[in-house]
Amino acid sequence: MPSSDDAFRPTAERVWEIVRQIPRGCVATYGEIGEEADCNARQVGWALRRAGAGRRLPWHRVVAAQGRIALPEAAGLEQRLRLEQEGVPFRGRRVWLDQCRRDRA
DNA sequence: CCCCTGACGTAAC
DNA sequence: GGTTACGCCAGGG
Repeated sequence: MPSSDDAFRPTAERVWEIVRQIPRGCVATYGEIGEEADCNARQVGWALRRAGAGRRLPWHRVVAAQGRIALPEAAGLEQRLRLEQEGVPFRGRRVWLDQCRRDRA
């Protein structure tokens, strides 16, 4: 049988793996993760929502394009607090990507 | 099978 | 810089 990883690895697992590797104090965007995981940005959000808490992923380090918080107010506030706790700089409602972007050269 | 919704992104206004 | 529109793909009714 084709024990190919991809066959048994839904896009979600690839996304989780990538998110897991985001260093503390840094962030990545859905779009970027999607490019690395080879899937649409929406699927990244879908995968994260599906992950839940048991997966122990730094979900709060994933933000929308332009550093915007994509989650609704309640969860969005929690995400922001967590990020600030890690020293992630904010500029108004957005994360300062140039300062904390994971892939920032 | 059709339609709506969603943790997105980009372009246009 | 905020809002609208559309494309995108997966789930749920």
